[in-house]
Amino acid sequence: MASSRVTIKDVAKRAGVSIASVSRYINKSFQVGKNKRLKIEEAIKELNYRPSLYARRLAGGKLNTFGLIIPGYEGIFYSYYALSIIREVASALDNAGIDLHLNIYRKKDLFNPSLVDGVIVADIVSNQEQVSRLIKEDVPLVVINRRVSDSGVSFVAVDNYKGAYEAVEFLINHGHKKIAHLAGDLKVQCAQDRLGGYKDAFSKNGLKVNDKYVGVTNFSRIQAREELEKMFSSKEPPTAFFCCSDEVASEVISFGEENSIKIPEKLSVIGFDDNPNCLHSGLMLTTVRQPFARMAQEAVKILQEKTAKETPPKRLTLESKLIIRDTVSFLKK
Amino acid sequence: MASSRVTIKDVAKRAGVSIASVSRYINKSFQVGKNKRLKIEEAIKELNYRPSLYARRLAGGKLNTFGLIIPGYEGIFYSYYALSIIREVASALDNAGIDLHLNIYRKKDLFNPSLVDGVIVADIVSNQEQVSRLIKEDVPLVVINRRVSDSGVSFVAVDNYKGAYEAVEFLINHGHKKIAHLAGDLKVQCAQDRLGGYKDAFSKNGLKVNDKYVGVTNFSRIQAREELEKMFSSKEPPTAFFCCSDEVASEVISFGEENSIKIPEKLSVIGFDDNPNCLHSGLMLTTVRQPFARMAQEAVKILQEKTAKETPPKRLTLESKLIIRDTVSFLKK
DNA sequence: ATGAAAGCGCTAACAG
DNA sequence: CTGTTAGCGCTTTCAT
Repeated sequence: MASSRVTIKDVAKRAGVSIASVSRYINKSFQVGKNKRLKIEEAIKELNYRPSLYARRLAGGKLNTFGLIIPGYEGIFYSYYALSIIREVASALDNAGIDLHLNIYRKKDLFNPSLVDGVIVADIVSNQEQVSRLIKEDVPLVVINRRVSDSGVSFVAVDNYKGAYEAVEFLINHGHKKIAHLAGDLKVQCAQDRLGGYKDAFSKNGLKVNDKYVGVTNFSRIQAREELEKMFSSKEPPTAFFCCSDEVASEVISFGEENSIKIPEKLSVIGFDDNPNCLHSGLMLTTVRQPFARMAQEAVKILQEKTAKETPPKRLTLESKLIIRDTVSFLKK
Repeated sequence: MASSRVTIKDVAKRAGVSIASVSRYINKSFQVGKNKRLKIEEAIKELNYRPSLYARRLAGGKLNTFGLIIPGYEGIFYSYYALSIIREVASALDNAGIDLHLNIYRKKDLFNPSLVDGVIVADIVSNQEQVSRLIKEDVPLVVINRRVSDSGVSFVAVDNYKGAYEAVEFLINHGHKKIAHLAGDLKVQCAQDRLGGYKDAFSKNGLKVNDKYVGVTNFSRIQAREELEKMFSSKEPPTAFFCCSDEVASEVISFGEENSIKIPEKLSVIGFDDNPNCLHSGLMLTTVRQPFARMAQEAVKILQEKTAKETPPKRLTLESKLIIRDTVSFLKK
């Protein structure tokens, strides 16, 4: 019995009611008389009926599915950040009883939103095109981890600026002056913000930023290594590093180990993410933790409201948290 | 201009043709005369038209979306195996220009397949209920990594038995006799198969299986540790380990390091998966590599055929490959 | 509380 | 090659 063929009509016939009643029962069961209700329930069970969601949607109903759009750059499935977003959004949706349509796009064709009720866009690298198109099409939309300039768009972001500021100030308070920053890809807003926080922590503490201490990476170890070698071949190598990710921080630690630079005695390190994969090495990394789970939950909540009824845009910035562990020490003169 | 409201009608009007022609153009553009074609193209671009996929589906068309169903057990997003499946299926679908509806279910409600053209089910833990229901509903279906007994169901699996057999025989050929196996959760077929391969490698080489050398885990480090401690507190600890995953193998290596058991001199280790995350420690792990990418590609291909037309079930078993690196040595008497 | 009926946007005959 | 038209399965008025 191919019950995919079972329609609301079959249920109605079996239950001896009209299809309208069945529809009502499914969507808000209390509006149907009790005896009919029981009959409908029975019919549904016996026939193994499941509503056709696309038919429902066509008739104005909901698909109960949200899209998550993530730019599909190389290595995305090895990126702790991207995986965290996917994981937490999937989990938040699961709790809300909503399905996930995952769009990891590499192709140029933009995501067709007709299969979802709303869309969450993660800013990993810039994806302005997708966002503009979705706005134009009036698709309920929330952007994650990017403060969108268009004030009509909702977002949930992390205060990367402040997170960076606090981390660097923490290093300054430990007596460090030669603090390097291994930044992430500056096309990404969070990388810019962290760089901003780094710079401001300097100036607000009466220090000057030295461009030689700023290296730009794509959040990966390989480029971090290049920058490290540059910095440590200079006359005055840094005594501390603030890194754009825990992975990059791991690379700093590896570099230190290979070159017999004791951490934290000779070199302090702070990462970003609180990535459990980077905890292994025995050294517990001091790092800035991002509230991925809450970010996802808030995004889902906002999107639910948006899909329920017209809602003014919500723009949320969450706090990160400095997790103090073992890789920062006072600078010894 | 909320172009989500733009329908095929609008395009037809703008282009001065019938909606049927527009539909034809979209689905098989060559069946439309050239001047009309150009007009339609123009209209589509100007109006920013995108077809409504659910309406298309209702009318008998395709959604161009496949579902991937994965049981949502705790820690799934930290499982290399699960992530590999997701990654490779996502990638194969991307190449095929098909969208991914990811269903990681924890709730009891079964996945409603009406939003997809076909479904890939990954066997991580047993999920017979989902599969039976989908079969009953006649949903195009491919199971990944499990040889389904129902001969009407297509699957793409890995020859776990053989992979295990070869690994253990490799150890035997290196003079090992006290070979332990840290098995995975035996509810999962691949764990059973690997255990089978382990046992048969013994008997076919004239050796006897000693149950004390078989420990069952849930593929995780914690349970591996327990089994390790048991085995190494016995009179005759193993000289070699064949593990159900690289993670478990990593735990064996950690255990060795902590207890000053040199690897591979005093203890040989083989893992399963070829998980790059387990390569760090300086020691290059000898392991059995699974063809995840090919598995996903084949699954997608089969499903595409199935959704195109009625197709006899395809049942594919792919070979794994022993990757010989540094963690196995000849047993010294 | 309930049923009849009008679409939702599209595809696939069918007729020309 | 092209247009007309009948549904696909469901939700939602509108009557009753």
